[in-house]
Amino acid sequence: MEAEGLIAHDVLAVVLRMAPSSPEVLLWQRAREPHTGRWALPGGRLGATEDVEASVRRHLAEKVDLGEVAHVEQLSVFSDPHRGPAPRRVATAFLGLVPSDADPAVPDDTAWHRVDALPETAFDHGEITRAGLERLRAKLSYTNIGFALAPEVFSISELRGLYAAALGHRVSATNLQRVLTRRGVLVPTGSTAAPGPSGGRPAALFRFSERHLRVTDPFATLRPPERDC
Amino acid sequence: MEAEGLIAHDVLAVVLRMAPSSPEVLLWQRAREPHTGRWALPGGRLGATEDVEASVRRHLAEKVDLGEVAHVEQLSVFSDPHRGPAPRRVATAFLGLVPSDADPAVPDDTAWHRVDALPETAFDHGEITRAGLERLRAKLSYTNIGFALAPEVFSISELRGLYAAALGHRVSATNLQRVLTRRGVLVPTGSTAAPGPSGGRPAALFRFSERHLRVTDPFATLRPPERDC
DNA sequence: ACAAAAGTGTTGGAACTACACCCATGC
DNA sequence: GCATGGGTGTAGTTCCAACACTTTTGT
Repeated sequence: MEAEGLIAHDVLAVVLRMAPSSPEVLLWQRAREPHTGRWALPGGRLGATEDVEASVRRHLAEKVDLGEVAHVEQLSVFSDPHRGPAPRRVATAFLGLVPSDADPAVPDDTAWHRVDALPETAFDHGEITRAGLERLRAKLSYTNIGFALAPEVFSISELRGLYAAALGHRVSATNLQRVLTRRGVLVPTGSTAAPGPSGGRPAALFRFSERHLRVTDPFATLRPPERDC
Repeated sequence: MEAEGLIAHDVLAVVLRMAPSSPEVLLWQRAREPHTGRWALPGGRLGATEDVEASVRRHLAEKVDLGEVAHVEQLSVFSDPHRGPAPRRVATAFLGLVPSDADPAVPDDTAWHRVDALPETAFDHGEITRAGLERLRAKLSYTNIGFALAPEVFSISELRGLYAAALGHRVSATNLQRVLTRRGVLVPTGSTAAPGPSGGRPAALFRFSERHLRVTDPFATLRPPERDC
């Protein structure tokens, strides 16, 4: 019999990377019961001496080089009593983002899977993955979170592809460039990329002005008066 | 000795209400160790047959009439191993909002406290309260979350006061009205309020068009093309 | 020259801020 | 009338989407 009211607490990471046509999520294949053979999110038990963010970073480090993870944020708690077989488990899920040019080494049991064609997932990990993608989509609209999807330096076409993969619809390169530069999110590097084999004008290269999350679309009426920053 | 890796899981509610000059939070005064006499957020143990949202509503119902709580959303997990005395506890915090005209009956040990002058709080509950206010401020900018702060029917001046209390700075009534009506968030009721004792034109009364959270300020470049909704 | 890829100019419209002005009431 | 609180008109600005057009490359 378990101690009353004490619950196993897990942390989970939805690690997303934008492939040309779809977001991909990092999953590993379970070798043991329950749900043997199904694909699960990286994660594990919350340790006695760490908070949830430290814990998720520790568990993630077993699957992927943390240096490749450009952004981590808390997503949500999943606590349905029937989210998995007994004994009960509560999980704090995180969203992690890996730039599209990173291809970190992963263990044999671990692989990237297209989010639009997930394999059979363990527990509620499919639902958690979709929640992570939803969060990313929302934040692309009003923050500079794209920095965590893009290489250090990139062309507007590349960036357009990343936004399109995340959002699931076409994005105008022209307007993406103008909006993001107007807001100071993007800055030109001055250099250009070599054209492809079929020619074309060389693309100007940009970088994100900041590599930390920032809200870029505040509701101006509600900004403090007087002093601009 | 405790079962290894099993942790007590609490839920907590930051319940905010806008008073004329400051946000207020609902706190109760602890009668037992630890932290006897300090003020704590409503909440308690996660039960065996409920998820965290059901749990926080159950605990909250002991302090306040749930019918008065217009909006509840998950805030964040607080899990620092040293956030309180042993044994360790992890808490999922929620943000709850009560309209300014509601004055629900509360138990003797429970009272509203100005957030800008919190009493000595138990554990990390002061920090959690401030996180809740931060979330509210951010969401006022790009959602219709004001519905949960305002009475069913209100004048623009009243609404301006609620926004100003939440944000901590002056808000223009003129522009607040125009932006919110343009976005379809506010609709006029057609009736007016009686003027105060010193006269003045009677204020037109409005209501929120929806009483559920909705994002009102999407980044248009990133909207799906073709079909408008 | 031509195709391909990238970037710029431009136009019409919508959204926003600030400020002046007008309206309806109590005294 | 006058003070008070509330609402509207409007000008100037910025922001934005769409689309045509130009630039720079490879073949």
